[in-house]
Amino acid sequence: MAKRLAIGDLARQTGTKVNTIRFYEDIGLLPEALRTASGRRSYEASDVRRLAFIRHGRQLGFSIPEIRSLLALSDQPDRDCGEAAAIARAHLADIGIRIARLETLRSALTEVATSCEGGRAAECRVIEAIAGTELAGTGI
Amino acid sequence: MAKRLAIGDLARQTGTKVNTIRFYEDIGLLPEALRTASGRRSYEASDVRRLAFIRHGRQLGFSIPEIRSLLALSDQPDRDCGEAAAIARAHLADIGIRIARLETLRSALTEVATSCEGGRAAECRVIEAIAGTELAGTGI
DNA sequence: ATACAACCTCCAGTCACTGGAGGATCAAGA
DNA sequence: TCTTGATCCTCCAGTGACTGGAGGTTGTAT
Repeated sequence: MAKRLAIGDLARQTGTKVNTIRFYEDIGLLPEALRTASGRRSYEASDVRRLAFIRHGRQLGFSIPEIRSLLALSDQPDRDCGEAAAIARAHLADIGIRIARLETLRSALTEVATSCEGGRAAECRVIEAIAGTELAGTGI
Repeated sequence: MAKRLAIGDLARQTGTKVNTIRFYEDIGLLPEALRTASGRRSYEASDVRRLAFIRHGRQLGFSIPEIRSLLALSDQPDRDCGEAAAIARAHLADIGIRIARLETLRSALTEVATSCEGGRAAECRVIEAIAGTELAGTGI
C-alpha cells in the first residue's frame, strides 16, 4: 500500500512546525488526518501538496480566509468551474495590487539600503530615508 | 511657549490610532509623555517626527525590535550605521522573494482562470500549480 | 448648565502561530 | 526482553502588534 507519513515527516517535507499542522487541522485548513491504531496522525502525498500550498500562500501574505478560498478553487467539483474562474479572477486583481505595492516598497527600500556609505549614524541616510518615506495610499 | 499637542492631534498628524500611541509608550518606543495638570499626555514636534519614523518603518516592514535599533542609532549619532544598512538589505532580499512568488502565482491563476472560462471540464488544479512551484535559489 | 468630544486606565480579543507540560508510544540497540 | 530517546498525543499559555471597549474624568462650545 501507499506509504503514509507521520506528522513529523509532513512537517519536515513542508518546512512547517508540527504544532502548526495540528493548528491547521483545528481550523479546518487541513482535513482531519487519518489516525493509526494508536491514535497518531497519518498523511499521504496529497497532504504534502496541500500543506505546501498553504505555506506558500502564507509566505505571500495571504490571510487564512484567503487561502481557504484559494483552496476552494481546487476543491470545486468540475461543474462549478465558472465560479472557480470568478474566484481566480478576483484573486488575480488582488495579486496585481500586491505586486505593485511590493514594487513600490522595493524601490523605497532600495533607496534606503543603498544610500548608506558607512560612517557615523549622524550622516546615515538609511535613517533619514525612513523618516522621509511616504507610502501613503499604497495600503502597505 | 511652544505649542503642545494632545494625543489625538499626534494621532491625526501621523495617521496613528490613539491606542497605538499609548501602546508604543508602554513598550518604550516612545518616551513617557509629559502630562498636563489633569493627567493628559502632551506632545511636541519631536514626538511627531519620532512617531512618523516609527510608522514609516512599520510600513516598510520593519519589526518593532528593528525599529528600536534604528531609533537607537539615530539617538546615538556617533555609532556606526552599517547596522542600519544591513537591516534594510535583509528586507530587500525578502521582498524580492515575495515578488517572484506572487508573479508565479499570478501566472498560475491566469492559467486557471482562462482554462475554466473555456467551458470544458477544466482541471482546476490550483494546489499542484502553486504547491509544486519551486523558486530555485531563493532558499525557501 | 449641559452636552458631548476627547481623554484616562485597564483589560479582553484578534490573527497566526509557537512553545511547553505531562503523558503515551514507537524503533533501535544492548 | 529491556531500556532509552525520539516522536507523538492533548491541552493550554504566550507572542507580536496592535485594536476595541468598558467605565470613568476632563475640556470646551453653546
